[in-house]
Amino acid sequence: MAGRPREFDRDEALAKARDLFWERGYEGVSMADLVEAMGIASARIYAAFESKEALFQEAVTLYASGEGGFATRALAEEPNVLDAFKRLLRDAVLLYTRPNHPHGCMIVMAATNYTINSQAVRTRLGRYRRDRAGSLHERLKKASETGELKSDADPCALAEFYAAFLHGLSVQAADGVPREILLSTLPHALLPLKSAMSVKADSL
Amino acid sequence: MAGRPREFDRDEALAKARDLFWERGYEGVSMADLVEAMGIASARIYAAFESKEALFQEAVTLYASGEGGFATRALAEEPNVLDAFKRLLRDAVLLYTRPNHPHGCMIVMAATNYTINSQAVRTRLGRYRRDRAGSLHERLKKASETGELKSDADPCALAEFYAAFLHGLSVQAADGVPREILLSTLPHALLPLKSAMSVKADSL
DNA sequence: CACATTGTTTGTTGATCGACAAAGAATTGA
DNA sequence: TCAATTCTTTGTCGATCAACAAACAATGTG
Repeated sequence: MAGRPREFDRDEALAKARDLFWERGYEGVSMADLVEAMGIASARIYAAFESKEALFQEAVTLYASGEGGFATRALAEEPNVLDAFKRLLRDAVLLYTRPNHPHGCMIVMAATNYTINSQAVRTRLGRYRRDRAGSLHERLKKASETGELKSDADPCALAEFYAAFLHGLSVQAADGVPREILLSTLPHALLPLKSAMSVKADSL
Repeated sequence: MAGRPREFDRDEALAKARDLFWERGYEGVSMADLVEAMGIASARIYAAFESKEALFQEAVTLYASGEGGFATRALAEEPNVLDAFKRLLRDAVLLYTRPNHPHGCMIVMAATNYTINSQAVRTRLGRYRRDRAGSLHERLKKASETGELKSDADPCALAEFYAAFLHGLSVQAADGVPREILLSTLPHALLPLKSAMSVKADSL
């Protein structure tokens, strides 16, 4: 085994690629852009990451398990539904408007345009988004079963409402809407959940 | 003057270009794709539309003054704020999930990815989106002044909430969320406006 | 008719795309 | 020391990108 040791930091290079993809999307970033941003020749990128698409996939995974995991974390860690959604939405706004970082959500923004070659990428990101909607749905179904929600509440409609709003926040942030303004929309966004909650849980 | 008459229908060709851009975005459509979809050679496209970017711009204008103008129409034609927003959201869902058409909003989806060459396109679409948020804001400010809204309501936050939700609907629709499910989210989405309305206007 | 004007056809341009081949350099194990 | 292995350097590949040039065809006007 052995062989010549790699001269660059793979994780560091991957993070740079993630930031570039985050900012400009999959097709918006060329290999030449990656060469410049990562600071290594294209043949080295191919040796370390196999292809542009595989590199993008790794970058998305890095994002999803890091910054992008705020939703999963909020849903898993907050016992109260309302607290979970409050935190989730707030964290979303903070992430999407973080200074000195690309605005918006990488998974929402990185592949809406798509040529024939990037259909696979687009499809995969769509699955990520549907998964997120699915985890919102799961949490709300659980809330319905445990009595946190009123018996006539519709977890599916609520989940899709929040998924839509969350994805819309990303578009707004990418368009430069300031953090404070997006934060000011959150009390409105929480109304549907609040009004679907049973009085008992609400008064806890 | 005079000269040889054009053999193809310009409006028809433009509509086909719009549909293709709507489905795959600006960068997702190549001149070769346009040649195939419009059924005319590239030199004829350049003669009639000047450039790919100018063609795209015309396609967006066509969209905005046609299908995409639902928001403007609803806000202008419905005297009651609540009716206006009800109709606006409903029309959005219907348009974004229209069978045998590209799903989602052309202006939201057509340029989130962007290379260095398409920055101008992206910027222009961003302006369109901000204009839409602006017209929501205008209508809500008017509602605030005429007493339709409670005196402590915040038109800006409300407008940004609805802009975000609207843009999120587009992402959901593009991901294939069915029409009926998106429609089922609308009662939830209307809650913030309803609760910001003064009781007097609410009971009309 | 001749001429100006405009549309169409055909073929091609230079740039850029993602991807790799070949050769040299640095490491470990035998 | 010398293979075996892995990374780095350099150069380039064919495909595709948007865009156009030149020659030809069809119309209206004088």
